[in-house]
Amino acid sequence: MSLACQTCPVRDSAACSVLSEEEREELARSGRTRTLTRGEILFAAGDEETACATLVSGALKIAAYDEDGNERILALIHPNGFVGEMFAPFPAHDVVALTDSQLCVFAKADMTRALEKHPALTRALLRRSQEDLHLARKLLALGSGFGANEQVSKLVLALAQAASDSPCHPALKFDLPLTRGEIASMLGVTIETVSRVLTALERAGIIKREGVRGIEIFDPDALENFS
Amino acid sequence: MSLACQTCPVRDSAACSVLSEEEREELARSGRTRTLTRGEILFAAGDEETACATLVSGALKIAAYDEDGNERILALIHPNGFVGEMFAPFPAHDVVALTDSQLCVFAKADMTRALEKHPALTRALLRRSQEDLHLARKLLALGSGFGANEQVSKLVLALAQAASDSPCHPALKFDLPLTRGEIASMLGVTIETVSRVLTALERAGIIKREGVRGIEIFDPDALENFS
DNA sequence: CGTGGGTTTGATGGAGCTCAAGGCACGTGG
DNA sequence: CCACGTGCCTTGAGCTCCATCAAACCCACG
Repeated sequence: MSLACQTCPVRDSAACSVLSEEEREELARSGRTRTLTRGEILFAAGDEETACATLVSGALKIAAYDEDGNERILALIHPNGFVGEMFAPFPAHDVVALTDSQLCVFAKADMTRALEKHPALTRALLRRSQEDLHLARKLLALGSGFGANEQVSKLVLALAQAASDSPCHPALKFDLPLTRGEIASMLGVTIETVSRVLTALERAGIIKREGVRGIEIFDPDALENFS
Repeated sequence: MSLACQTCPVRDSAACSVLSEEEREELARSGRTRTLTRGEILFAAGDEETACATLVSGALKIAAYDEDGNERILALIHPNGFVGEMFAPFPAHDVVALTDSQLCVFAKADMTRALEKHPALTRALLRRSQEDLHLARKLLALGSGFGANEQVSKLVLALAQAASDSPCHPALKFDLPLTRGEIASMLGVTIETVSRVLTALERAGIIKREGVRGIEIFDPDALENFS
C-alpha cells in the first residue's frame, strides 16, 4: 500500500515533518505502509534486503538472542520512532511488533538518496538517533543500578511515562505493552522475580493490577524509591 | 590553543575527514584543542555551557552516578570518537578522561552552524551516532547475558579488540584503560568479583596479568566461552 | 470440558555482594 | 634512606537475594 501522508497521525512529529509538502510527497512515493500484528517480525538480524521505517502507531521491540535462544530486549520503539540501520550492510538485531502496529517503510537505497537530498531530514534523524542513544544508556544505567525491586519499579514508571501523552507526567492508568517475560528480558531478571515484585508493589498499595496487563499507579514517587 | 589539522593523527578518519581542505580549515577556526589528564572531567552532567568534541588520542568514559555516588560507566570513547549533546540543552552525563587525552572542542552553536552548512558532516555524525547506539546495545546485551564470569571475560575481549589497531583481531598484549573499579561499574558487579574472575582466568591459563593493568591473552576463544 | 499460554506462589540452593583483612606500589616527609 | 600514608588490588568467610525447580492458577479458546 502506498503512503497517505495527508491522514498520517504523526505527520507533524515524525522525522519527515521537517520536509516541505512537495518534498514529503516525493519521499512518500518511494515508501510503503505496512501493518504488523503482535509478534510479527519487521526486520530479522542479518537480513539481506535492508530497509528502515518510522512507526506510525503501535509499539516495537528491538531484541537480541543469545546462543540458547534467550531473548534480550534492547529497546522499545514508540510512535514517531525510527528503526533501521542506515549504514550497516544488514540489521544487527530483530525488530518485532509488540502490539498491532502500523508503519511506513523505505528501502535503504531510497532513504540514503533522500538523506543526500534533504539535509534537514538527516539532521532530524541525527536528533532521533541521539535520543535513542540516550534511552539506551538510561536502560543501561537502570540495568545493574541495584536490586530487582528497584529495576522493576523504575521500569514500570518509565513505561507509564511512555504511555502518557504528556511528556513529563506518567500515565496513572495504562496497559503494559509487555508481557512479564518481556519485562524480564529487558532487565535481565526472571519472570518469577518480575511477578513477585509486582505483587509486592500491589501489597504495598503503590499500584493495582487490573487483569494481566492493566496497571493503575497510586503513588508514582514510591515507584522511584522502592527497595 | 587553536587547531592544527595538518598534523592531526586522526585527520583521515574522524568525522571532519568528510570535509574538503578549505571547509576543514574554516571549521578549525571555531574549534580549540584541549588536553586532559587522567580523571579530569570534560563535560559535567547539567553543565550550562554546552559543547562537543572529537577525541584525538587517549580514552574517555561517559558515566552516570546514582544518588549514593556510585559510578556507572555507560560508554567508552576511543580516538576518532565524538561526544556531546548536539540537541539537548545540556549534557546528560559526565565525560571524564580515562588516560591523558587530546581532543578538539567546539561550542555547540558553532557545531550547529557547521551541521547546517555541511550536510556531509551531518551524515558522518549520524553514522557515528548509530555506531554508538550499536555499542550501547552491545553492552546492554552483555549486561545480564549471564554470570559474572561471562561478562568479565567478554569485556576483556572487547577491550582487547578496542586496543588493537586492526579492526577484527584482538590485541594479544595490552594495557587495560580501566581500573578494576571501572570494569566493575561497566558491568554492574563489584570490584571483588572482577578481581576473582581475573585470577580464575589466569589460573585457567587463558590470560596472564602483568602488573596491575597489563594483560596478555593466550586463548582469545576461551574468553568468549568462559563460564 | 480439556488444553495451552501466561502468570502467580512456594521451597531450595548457589552465585555474587558485603564486610574485613592483608599486600603491593608509589609518593611524601622526616 | 627508611617510615608512614594512601590507593588500588587481592583473598577469605558469611549471608542475602535471586535463579531454579515445581506446582497450581487463571483465562481464552477450541
